[in-house]
Amino acid sequence: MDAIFEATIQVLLKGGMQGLTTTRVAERAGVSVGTMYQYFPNKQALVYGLNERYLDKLAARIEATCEAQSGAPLAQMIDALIDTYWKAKTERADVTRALYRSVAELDNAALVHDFAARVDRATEAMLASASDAVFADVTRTNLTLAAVIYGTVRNAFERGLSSQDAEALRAELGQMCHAYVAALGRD
Amino acid sequence: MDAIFEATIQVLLKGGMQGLTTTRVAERAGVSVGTMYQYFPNKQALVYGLNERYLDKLAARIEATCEAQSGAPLAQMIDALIDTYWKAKTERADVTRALYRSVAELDNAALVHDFAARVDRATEAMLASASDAVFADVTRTNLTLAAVIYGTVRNAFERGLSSQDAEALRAELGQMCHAYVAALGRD
DNA sequence: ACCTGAACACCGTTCAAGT
DNA sequence: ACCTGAACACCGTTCAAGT
Repeated sequence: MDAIFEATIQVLLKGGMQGLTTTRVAERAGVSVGTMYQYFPNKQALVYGLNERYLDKLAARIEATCEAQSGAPLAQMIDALIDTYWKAKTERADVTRALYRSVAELDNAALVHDFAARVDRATEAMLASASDAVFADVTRTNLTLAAVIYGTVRNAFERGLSSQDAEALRAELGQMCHAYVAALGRD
Repeated sequence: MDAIFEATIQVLLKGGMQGLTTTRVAERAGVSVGTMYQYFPNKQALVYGLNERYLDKLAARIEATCEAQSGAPLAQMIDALIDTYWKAKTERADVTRALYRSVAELDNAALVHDFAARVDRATEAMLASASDAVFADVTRTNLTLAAVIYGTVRNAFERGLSSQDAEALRAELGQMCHAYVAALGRD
């Protein structure tokens, strides 16, 4: 089953969604199509499972960051969160891109919802533990930071920025988040 | 040709990418498959053209907002930009969703690049004309605001937030952008 | 000239036959 | 019990035949 997932990524990287055929994945994984259909009832389930596995790993990384930052100063937490998400998405940019494309074809509402709920829980707990801040509405602030950070990273990714532009944007994103939480206290 | 695009949207809304077949689009548009292949050399070109048309309209709306806001105060510009983009994406949420999914299958780098270049030009000119602000690096600030706003709207969209949560996030996004540009002046 | 839609190639999925 | 891969249905694309 892990061999099938690995084969799927390889085939995706080679030919994109267009070139992702069950025959090719089975061949690459070293099993027959029939066997593959015992693990996954159809091609969609295969792609769904692959994205599920990816999001699970990503959520685990974010949770680890949140635990490591528990009780830290707010600004440091934000930088750590941006750093973790940014790194996870860019360290294998080709895989990230292939998965973004593959998941779009699916009815992915449940996938996105579960991932968001899990990750939001972790980041909200982290924010609530900040040593130097209290929030009037931590849920709202958490949702805002999450949507802005994840959304911006994705947008940066889609634009295909040069690494200097990407670095600059990443720094500005940090500045913006810091300015936002600083302004919250003054309302 | 416009009839074919309209038919494509209808078919997409009904059955998603899964249900988008050339036969169905042709049938719905009232032409034969053969005729459709005279307008579009293949299915990809059809989906590409549809997204191109959509992004063209969206860019035109953003340009119109930028021109209308020329010389206005900075905070008002930002609110107008968020408003235009947010409205454009949410007024036909089902169409937006269908197009997000359809474009993901394509090699869309050129599409995204052209759209970004055109829209960034308009917003940068707007920002440079602000009556109450001067920027040390207007290009960098513009890229940051663009990536954050478009990225956040998309993320909000994918999360399928309730309309109250979406409204709250939209307000916070405005606050965050305001705090960011205010902090720029103090560096 | 232009349109049509049957025909072809290819891919997702199944299931009879093999071990 | 489990695996295999030929066979079937369906979809993208073409092009001979029709107007």
